[in-house]
Amino acid sequence: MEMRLLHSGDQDGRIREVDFFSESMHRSETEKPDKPTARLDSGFGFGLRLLTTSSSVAEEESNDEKLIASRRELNRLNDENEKLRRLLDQLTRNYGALKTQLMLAVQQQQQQEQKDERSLTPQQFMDPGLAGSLDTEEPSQSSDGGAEDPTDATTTNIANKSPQPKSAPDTADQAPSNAPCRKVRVSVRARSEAPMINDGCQWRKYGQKMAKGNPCPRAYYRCTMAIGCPVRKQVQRCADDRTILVTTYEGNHNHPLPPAATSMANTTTAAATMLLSGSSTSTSTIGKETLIGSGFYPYAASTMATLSASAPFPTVTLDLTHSPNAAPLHRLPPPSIPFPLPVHGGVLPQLLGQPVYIPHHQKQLFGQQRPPASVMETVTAAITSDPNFTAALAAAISSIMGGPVNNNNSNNNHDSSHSGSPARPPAAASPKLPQSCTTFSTN
DNA sequence: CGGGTTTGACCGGCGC
DNA sequence: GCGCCGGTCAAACCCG
Repeated sequence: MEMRLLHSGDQDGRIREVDFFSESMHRSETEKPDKPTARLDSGFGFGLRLLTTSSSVAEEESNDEKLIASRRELNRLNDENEKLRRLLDQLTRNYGALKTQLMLAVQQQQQQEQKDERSLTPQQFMDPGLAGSLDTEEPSQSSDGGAEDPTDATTTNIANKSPQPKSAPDTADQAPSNAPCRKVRVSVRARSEAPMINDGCQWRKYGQKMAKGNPCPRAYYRCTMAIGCPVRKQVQRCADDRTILVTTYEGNHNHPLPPAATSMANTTTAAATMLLSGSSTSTSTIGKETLIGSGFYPYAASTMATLSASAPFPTVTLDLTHSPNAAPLHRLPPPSIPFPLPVHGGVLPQLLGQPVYIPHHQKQLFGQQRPPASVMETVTAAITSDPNFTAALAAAISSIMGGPVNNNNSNNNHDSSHSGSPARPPAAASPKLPQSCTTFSTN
């Protein structure tokens, strides 16, 4: 899968940049005045002599030396280019292996949990719930018993009781004591001035509370993309830095998600899966290499995911406040693909990329309820269309090679989201941000 | 008028 | 048992 990501990238992106770079290096040598070596590439010897008939022998020799040097440099760059290609292939293979392992692990864990749960109670599906995890394409998760994600069950439980809040006991009472330990929340920290990040889903606010220790109120939202969807989220600004918006998701969607939400879901699921399966300590952290290596979210190049078990239930936190916003790359985003939150344009909107405002051709895809196999492809398309992907890829390669990242993608522009990012879309994208996602529907 | 938001009330968990 | 606090409900309100 990653291969496709990277492959897409090298069609018009990175590899070509390297090649272009070598050419430009080449050209830089040839652009010196009085050295008409535009011909040096093809038939340099002859051209050189022709054009230097009036030059001294010393000048000729000097030109030859420079020519040799430039050719050497060209060869070196070509070698480097080849190395990068091989590295890319290696990354792709590693990703494939990782993905396979992850899938197997998830399936095994899932089967084990199903056994455990059946031995406890037939109604008990309690499991870590993630906002739109991998079961996105399985609306009937509660009955199929073969949910793709270990996190499915929680939401099933919530789904069972959510439409009828007063009937909670039929499931809650049967919940074993260990259930809360496997209920997971996914918290996303991102810089945004918008009251709520646009994550591709449709939400309805059902409450607001002042939380202790934070002057900013906490808002409660419920997913309204499908009747009875159990997913809820809390939105609250960070007390320390009010530009940071903390969005906490809980539960699984019982309906297909648009790509925007799916990409996010895959990331959170990946992070949660890794964190939950990895460590028994109270807090664990996975870094960008893990996320990138898994291919779940290349934007995570500057993202840290942490798992905190100090809360009543584990909370996976994706900290996107250090995202490589506005990486100094030369590629410009496709103008036809506006970014979400055009006015506020925080980090996460860029992270979520284009799918939030779905291009017209993709809106049609939405209506067709794309098959599960295409989810990652959708994410892939979103990723590869974003300029930051290249930066993330560079960071990934750099992290593996142990070399420095040369493109400044790690710690810059926390606030560039509202300081005129070049990726800013036309303001006509949507006049009302939180509702913008309602312009498309899977139903 | 329908759908979304606001906001005070209510409920349950938890610590003292 | 009591109070605090987080989460949810639902009536009132707002808006297109």
